[in-house]
Amino acid sequence: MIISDNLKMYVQKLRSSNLRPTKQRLKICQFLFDRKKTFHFTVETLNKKINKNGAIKISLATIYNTVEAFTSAGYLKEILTSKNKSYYDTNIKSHHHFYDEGSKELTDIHYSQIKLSKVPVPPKGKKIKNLEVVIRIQK
Amino acid sequence: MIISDNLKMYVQKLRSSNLRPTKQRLKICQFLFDRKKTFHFTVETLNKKINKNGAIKISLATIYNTVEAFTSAGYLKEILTSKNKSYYDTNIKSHHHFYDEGSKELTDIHYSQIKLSKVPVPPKGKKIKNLEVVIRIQK
DNA sequence: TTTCTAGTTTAGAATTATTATAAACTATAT
DNA sequence: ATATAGTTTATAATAATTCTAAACTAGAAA
Repeated sequence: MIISDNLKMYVQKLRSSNLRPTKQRLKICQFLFDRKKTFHFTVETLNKKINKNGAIKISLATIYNTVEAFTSAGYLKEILTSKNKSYYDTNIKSHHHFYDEGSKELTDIHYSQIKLSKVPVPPKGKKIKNLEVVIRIQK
Repeated sequence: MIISDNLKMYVQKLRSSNLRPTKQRLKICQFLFDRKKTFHFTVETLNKKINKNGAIKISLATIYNTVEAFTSAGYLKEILTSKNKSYYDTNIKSHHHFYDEGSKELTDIHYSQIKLSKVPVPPKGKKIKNLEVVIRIQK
């Protein structure tokens, strides 16, 4: 799954966001971004996978801090759901989701797969930041 | 705010969903549906308002149970958010939302205000149940 | 009308997700 | 090398929700 050693790139990326390139953050970067495909996760699943067989153990608090920092920095995107748990996406490009009500799984929909021909004017003084479509599916 | 005594209607509505018309459920029905305009709420706010000055006190557990039952029965709709708290909407018609990142408030967008000219085919064996658009806005 | 029973409500305990705390540690500027 | 601000950590605290089991009640049946 891991593509190559992009460590130097992550060091720069973190520095550019005023985040010190600690070994914990770098390990999480590698886990999240050294991949061909983007994916969805929760803090719970990230924590389990990161700490499964790693040399260094990263505390849960750090996982929370890092996910929050990466989201603020724009490396991750929080997903809209109707659950009481945060879901994150390593795909930060504008895109949409299928939400399967049976399996409760989210699948990406490429932004080119959906086209809008009419969009409302935002309230006065506000700008549209982005637009997401969630399509609920079931059997 | 309360339009009229729709009690009989609610009794029928509840019976048709195999929910006994208890005084707690009827009181919650009146609070939620005896209105001209639909609105958004959380269990926390519903609990506060329901128990502010009522004759009967409804326990928090019952508020949870009832909101869950009403959602399953299709009287309420859960809103998509990126928070760790459930938001509900008394507007169950297909519609969309503005999500203000500053104030963290949701506003309804009428269905007719958004038109899609391209929608993806759902995965094999699945049907589209509904489609929601969330437009994130900011200053 | 009374009785019975399954469905409902309730207070409080338990669980789950997240955030706060404060002490120990570390990256990096000087 | 040293100082220090930023970071990590274990643990406690908080918040939202679900569970539990006893008490209560709507409505069917006698």
